[in-house]
Amino acid sequence: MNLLCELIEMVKVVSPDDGDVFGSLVLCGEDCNWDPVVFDMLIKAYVKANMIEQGFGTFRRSVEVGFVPSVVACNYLLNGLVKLRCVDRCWEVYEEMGRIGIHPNAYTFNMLINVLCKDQDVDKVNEFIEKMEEEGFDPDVVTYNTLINSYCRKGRLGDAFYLYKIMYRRGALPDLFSYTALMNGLCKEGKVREAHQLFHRMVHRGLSPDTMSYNTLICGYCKEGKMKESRSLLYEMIGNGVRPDSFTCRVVVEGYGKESKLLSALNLLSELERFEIPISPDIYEYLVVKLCEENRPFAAKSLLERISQYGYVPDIDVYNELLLSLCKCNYVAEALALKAEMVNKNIKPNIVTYRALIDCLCKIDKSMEGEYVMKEMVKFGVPPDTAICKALINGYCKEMDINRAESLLGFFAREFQIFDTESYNALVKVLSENADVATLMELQDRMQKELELQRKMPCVP
DNA sequence: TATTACACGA
Repeated sequence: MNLLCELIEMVKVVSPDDGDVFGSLVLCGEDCNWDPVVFDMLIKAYVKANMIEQGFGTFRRSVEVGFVPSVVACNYLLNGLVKLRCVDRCWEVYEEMGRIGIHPNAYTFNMLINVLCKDQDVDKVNEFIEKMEEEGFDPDVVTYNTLINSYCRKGRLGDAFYLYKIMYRRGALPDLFSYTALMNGLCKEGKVREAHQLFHRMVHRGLSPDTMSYNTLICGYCKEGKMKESRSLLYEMIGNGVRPDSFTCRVVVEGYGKESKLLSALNLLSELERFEIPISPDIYEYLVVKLCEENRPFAAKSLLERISQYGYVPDIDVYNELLLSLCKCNYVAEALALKAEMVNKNIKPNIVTYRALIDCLCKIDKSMEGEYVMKEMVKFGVPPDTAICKALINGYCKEMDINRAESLLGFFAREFQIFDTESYNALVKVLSENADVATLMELQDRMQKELELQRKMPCVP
């Protein structure tokens, strides 16, 4: 088996596109009489190497030369096809099995039932199962679990629990999968309490909950905003030696996030770190962004600095969130410093960065500084957009710097083909309130000429 | 030697 895997690896290296191991084996076989079982192994090896297409091809060609693959090889293949969602191919394999007399076993049926459950209605599945039972197949715990899961996903809890009861009678005792599926179904219906009761019953019956069953319940509590319960379950699981995974951490942190209890989330993460549970950078990033959204840019910044020590490198979007938050809270100096830091760290500020900065500067009557930033972005090859034009013109108008507003309007038109009616109207409005008609007419005249000049110019894409 | 499970809102 390992030898064959290596053989495939070799063929992949030598000729990745048309490494025809099967053909070579058949050719060699004429001289050295292979045990046909190598074809069986080849199918498995291909599936293991994630070369499902080749595995399927080998299956078909083996059958063509008269070899009958084992049911285990077929199951390997089916499993590979299911994972790639090649439903039609699954049924091709199944039909071929029937045609050449390979008897499907419980694994085969369970995988096929799973396929049916995923893309058919459950009643069709039951027809299939009845037919299988006539062929001597006895539904086992996996079959029941698959069905229970399918019912729960469709909100048919009554049917799911009916099967759960049947399981005892049929001697297929419910396992962790069964309970987790049922708890998940209950949680989806907003019945976390009942799910928790079921959890207790499960423990009482001697099953030890694993990460998945804890996660299901914790997730259910989080969805209902019951963070106290989530938290105590999290501690319970750690106490029982079940390690929280990235899903657990994320669900709880996001649960706190939804309740705007970011401090609790931060505290929890520190606790988890103390238990040496690895926290993925995504979770920290979520918190950083969330703190920004809740107008706590300094908390966000210090968190960012803390996790940077672990080697986390924020991307432009995270930086922008922080910068936007600083701007929104009117901490312009800090925002400008952050932009400088970005440049230092070789993270190029983009249009979003500049738009926020300019907008903020203009709003606090520092349009001149805004214009300075605008010039900088142009220098760095980031062209300004209409929003930036609006911000600057409105800013200058508010500061009654009509001349700069007008010349800037011309600049945007000339250099960047930005003709913003709103900005123009703002200028006209402030002028009409503060100047005589003649001045106004002169402005309109000049702008008109500017426009005509633009139209005559060749279009620059 | 194999089969079934937890959430994001695309």
